[in-house]
Amino acid sequence: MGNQPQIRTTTEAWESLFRTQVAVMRRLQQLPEFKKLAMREYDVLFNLSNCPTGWTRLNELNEALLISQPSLSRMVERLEAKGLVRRRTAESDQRGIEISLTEAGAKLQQEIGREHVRHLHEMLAPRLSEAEFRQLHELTDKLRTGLKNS
Amino acid sequence: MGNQPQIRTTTEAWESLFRTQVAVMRRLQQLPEFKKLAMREYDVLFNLSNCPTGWTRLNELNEALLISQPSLSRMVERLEAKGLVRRRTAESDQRGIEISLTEAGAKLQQEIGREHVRHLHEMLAPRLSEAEFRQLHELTDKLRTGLKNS
DNA sequence: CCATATTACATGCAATTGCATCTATGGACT
DNA sequence: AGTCCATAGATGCAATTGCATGTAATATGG
Repeated sequence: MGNQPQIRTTTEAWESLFRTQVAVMRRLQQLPEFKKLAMREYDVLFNLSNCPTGWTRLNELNEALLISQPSLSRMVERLEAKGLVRRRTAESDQRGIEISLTEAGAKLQQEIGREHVRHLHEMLAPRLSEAEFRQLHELTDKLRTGLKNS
Repeated sequence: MGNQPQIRTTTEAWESLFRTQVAVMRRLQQLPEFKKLAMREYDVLFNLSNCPTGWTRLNELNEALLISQPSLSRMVERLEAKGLVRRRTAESDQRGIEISLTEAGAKLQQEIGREHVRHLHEMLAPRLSEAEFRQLHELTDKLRTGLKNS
């Protein structure tokens, strides 16, 4: 397998990845779809829409986001008040709560998602080739899944 | 050159990159070096430390960060109050202000930076080979620099 | 089975953030 | 120069966030 990477190599690769993420995010945030709902809130709806059973535990959801547990707790509260999300206590563990999209939430997610995907593609597609995007996908997948067990 | 990439390819690559960034950030945020200074504040010091002249315009700095202009304005105010940063009005443009690290700020940046780099390397190095990190670096660089002109 | 530790989420409260707006300077056009 | 528009940052204020902590439920160890 490959050699043990140098410190400079790993940190500079991370730096580049991070700055790229910032650059893309800055552009995305300004787009009209995120005036309907803040990006962080959309991200919650998106995560919920990806869950196979439809219901997700709060702590599980929290792991996919950069906000603190109390912040998520209150964000879910607000999303519930807006009618985009539902909650129930988990059957298997009375401490836990599970969350799912309401119909309105699913609809809004799809609506924003469609525009988001279109803008994302417009922004990114001209920069790399199909093969390069696939390569990027593979590398970041490998990096992320490697992290899970640590 | 490469083919025009498919929508799925670009968006899934982005999704993977983004989730990877979240996963790494979550781990980084908990490390002891970021109890001295919040990560967002460290990022400001880091950006200042990278500037060749030592002085950076506030709006320029803002472009490298995900926070809003008023937030940055106040963050700089706080960093100044802590003695980590200095400001002056720009000579060429009386509206603008320029910022630089104080000695204490430079020292703290280096101190946190050292630990940060070490932890980052420990976290990432085992996941990819030297060649793969270089590839990742190239791809994200290409993606980011392509964005600048749009 | 009881005491204790741990986990999941909620809540009080202070700090940070963003939005809208304000002030001041600079630039452009006549 | 004078008017108008754009840009750089600052500020009022409400909303969001995080930290510390609280409550309730579950796991663990004797």
